[in-house]
Amino acid sequence: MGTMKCRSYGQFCGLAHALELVGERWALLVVRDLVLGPKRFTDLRRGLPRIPTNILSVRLKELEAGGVVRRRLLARPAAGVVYELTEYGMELEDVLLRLGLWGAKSLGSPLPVDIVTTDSLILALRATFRPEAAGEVRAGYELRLGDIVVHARVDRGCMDAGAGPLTEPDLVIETGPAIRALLAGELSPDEAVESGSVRLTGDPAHLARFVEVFHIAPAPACAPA
Amino acid sequence: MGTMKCRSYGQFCGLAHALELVGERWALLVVRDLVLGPKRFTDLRRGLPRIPTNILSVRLKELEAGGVVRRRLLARPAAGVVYELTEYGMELEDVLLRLGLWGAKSLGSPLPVDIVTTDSLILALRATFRPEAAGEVRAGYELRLGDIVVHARVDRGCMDAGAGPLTEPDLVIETGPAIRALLAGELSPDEAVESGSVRLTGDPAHLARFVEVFHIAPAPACAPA
DNA sequence: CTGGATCCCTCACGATACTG
DNA sequence: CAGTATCGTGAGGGATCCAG
Repeated sequence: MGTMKCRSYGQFCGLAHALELVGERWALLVVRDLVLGPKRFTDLRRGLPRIPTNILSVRLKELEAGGVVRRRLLARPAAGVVYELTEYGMELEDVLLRLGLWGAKSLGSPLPVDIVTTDSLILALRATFRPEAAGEVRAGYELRLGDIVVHARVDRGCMDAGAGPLTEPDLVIETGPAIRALLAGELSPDEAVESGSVRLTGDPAHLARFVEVFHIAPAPACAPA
Repeated sequence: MGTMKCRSYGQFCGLAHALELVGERWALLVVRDLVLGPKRFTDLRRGLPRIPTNILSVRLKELEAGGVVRRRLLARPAAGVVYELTEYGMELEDVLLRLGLWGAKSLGSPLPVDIVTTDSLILALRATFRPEAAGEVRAGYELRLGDIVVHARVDRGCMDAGAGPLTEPDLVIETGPAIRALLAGELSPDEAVESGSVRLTGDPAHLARFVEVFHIAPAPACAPA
């Protein structure tokens, strides 16, 4: 008798429906990792180490049923299965980046358990990129956090971020969680370099431009825990 | 022993953190209702009839701890408590509207249990409004769904939506769930009126402009359940 | 009446182990 | 490699109760 039919929010509302599609725990993080391209089950696991495999399995089915994700069988060689976003799912990218940017404003220090993944870092570069601040900038940056290496090529208002190193980067930025404070303007480039929380290879002047182009606006005077 | 520390996603990532702040079940719907202004506990219950009161209580505490919501004591008269978004919480409006618009694209027919609330309808008007399509339009619309009555005043690129009727509206639109198909272009204004799923008071020509100005882009060829 | 707190039940989540 | 099976726990859900 507690057996109410379903887990619907009971509202005829776009937002409520969106949350039924991608609002379950882990769902949006799965979408996040698929924004950068099709992935295998195991790749998804690698990007989300704390997701139980059964939950990943269920989420993928739900997302597929919701028209957000498509399951595709790979042809030989390298046979297998990949999951990819549908066109409809792709349309979440913008929302996802904005939500991530919003969350980044109040992101504190990472717990020891927290990891950074290549995908999340690439998405962070996309989310923080400000075309209007990239006026005449043309530069290639290589970013290293722990053993994660990604790169960003800025060409005026266009930016392209990807995994791996860059040949002939203008600047190599080797850092850690301090990257967030740096992008948020809570840590000046000079301070960052002096304190050793950021190490550079290349002209340090590029770093000033980097933090202009990739930016996290400060959160408006709220002190979360 | 099963007592793993917390419900963290274990990622140092803006999106993961955002989901820890507002990703729990019901949380974003609570934020939705607060976007339109401070509300009492009971007002929130009315807007979210299916939320258990203990969950609402917990969510409000969590949102408060996360710096998204602020609890404020009302002065006399009408003493009591209201919950309101912080500045940081307000910044979610844009994401919320976009996510709602995305969800609206694949919104099917309402289940018998589904309700529409005044707030969600006002937010839907905000989300679907296209300033660029409102070029020279100046009009006042009154929208009635069941016993819900809201209005929208369009003045060139500006729009203001609110609860209740309008004095001297250019058009009164009385309808039901068909409003979604109408805004999505799946139902033409003429069809809607002919089939009786929409009733008008005022010049029917206004309806054509209405569906231009308030619009849900079609979902890209995906057939969800 | 508002503004919750409390109880209890159930199911979804999460950890682990196991299979095609 | 790509998931399914199993099973314990705790969050969600519904009803009721209580204080101001």
